[in-house]
Amino acid sequence: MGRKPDTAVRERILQEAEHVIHLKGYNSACLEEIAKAAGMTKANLYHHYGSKSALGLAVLDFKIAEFRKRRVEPLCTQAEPEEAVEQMFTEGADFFEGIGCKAGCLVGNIALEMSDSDEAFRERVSRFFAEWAGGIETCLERLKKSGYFGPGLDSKAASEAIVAMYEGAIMLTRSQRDAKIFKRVGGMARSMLEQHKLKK
Amino acid sequence: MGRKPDTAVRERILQEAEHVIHLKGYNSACLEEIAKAAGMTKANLYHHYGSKSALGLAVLDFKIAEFRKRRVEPLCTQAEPEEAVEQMFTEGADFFEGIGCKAGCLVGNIALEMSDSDEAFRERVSRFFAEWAGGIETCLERLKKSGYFGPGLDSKAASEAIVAMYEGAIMLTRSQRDAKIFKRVGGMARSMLEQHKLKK
DNA sequence: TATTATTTACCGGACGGTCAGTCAATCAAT
DNA sequence: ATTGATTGACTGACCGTCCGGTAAATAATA
Repeated sequence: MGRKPDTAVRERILQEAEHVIHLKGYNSACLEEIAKAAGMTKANLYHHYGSKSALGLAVLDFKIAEFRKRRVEPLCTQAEPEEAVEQMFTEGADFFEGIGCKAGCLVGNIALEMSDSDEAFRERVSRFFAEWAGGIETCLERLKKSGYFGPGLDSKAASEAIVAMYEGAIMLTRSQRDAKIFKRVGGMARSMLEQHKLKK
Repeated sequence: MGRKPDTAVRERILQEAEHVIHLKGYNSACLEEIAKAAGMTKANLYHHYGSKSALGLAVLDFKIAEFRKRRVEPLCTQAEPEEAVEQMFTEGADFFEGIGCKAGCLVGNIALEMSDSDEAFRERVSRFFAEWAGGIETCLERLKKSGYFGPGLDSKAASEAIVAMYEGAIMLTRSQRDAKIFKRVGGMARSMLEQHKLKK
């Protein structure tokens, strides 16, 4: 009995919310604008998501799930990780160049903006990075056991360093408006792994 | 005749502003709180700094000058850069651990918060990172010419990567509330340099 | 089939709080 | 006397949140 919830509308809201929050940050993103972008009023948006933070957390959950499928899971089947890592940076560089080195990484932005003030946001961001680094780590560990990498490679530290380089490079690229920085850091990430490659 | 401008008061304002902005971010930092922390009213704060952005930019300028003296210039006299780099991370890790892995890097926070929306802020942040990476780069370049490092080392890319690792590690450390991450990334930065060290 | 109940979608408007910025007035130093 | 220091009161804008009410879709009932 009753009317069926309209999931299509919620998806549209989520997409527009992601877009606005990505561009303006969470605190500066106002519900009025998100609602307008989704073709509705603020009051209606409130009907679908009970609060601003509920919407923000939903966006984060969506991003985590999406990132897991598109970036983390494919890592487990990758043969040459240095190639994969540099490709990750190359793709990132092209993307940032395409949008004028702006906006950056939505999760990274929220990490610095919300981690200290809101525990629920921090927990999501933490999971995001943990999954990302964890995916790289299991990939490196697997290739260590298969003899591709030497035993000197600290998989955990290396995976964290790669994620840190990625996010840090975004920061530099954005503030200096130069995507070449991103590429150079990507090259260093690659050579950091090549260092531990065993000769045949 | 006339009264002398009180520079001591301006310094106190600057320090308190830095503290509040560091903890809350620029946008969420309110002038009322900064004024109260400096022991005065908001209206008086306006007498000394004509606007919020003027105060924010003054804080950034102060941080840049301070950082140049305490971090960048000493690099030029450092003998063993891998030690210096790892020490940089170790000191950072201890600092973040001491304050509960919160707040992070003021300039990095502002970089993500303001780079897209305010050109004056972006320009300051850009200079800060450029000076930091530049200081590391000239140090590496000098040691390359002296035969300490091999010719395979890309000084520019390496210095940018170190800064990126530092800022990215802060992001991970904050969101996961674990200073050990910071130390591990620091170790990777060190080994990244050691890779290019020439044997005696 | 027609009616009714129930649930969701959507809207205009208002409330309450926050905050940057202003101004006239007073106090203090030179 | 002139200039800077400091204040309280005030304004205007913005924004999250909430409320009253309407329209539409769906399922049960008669």
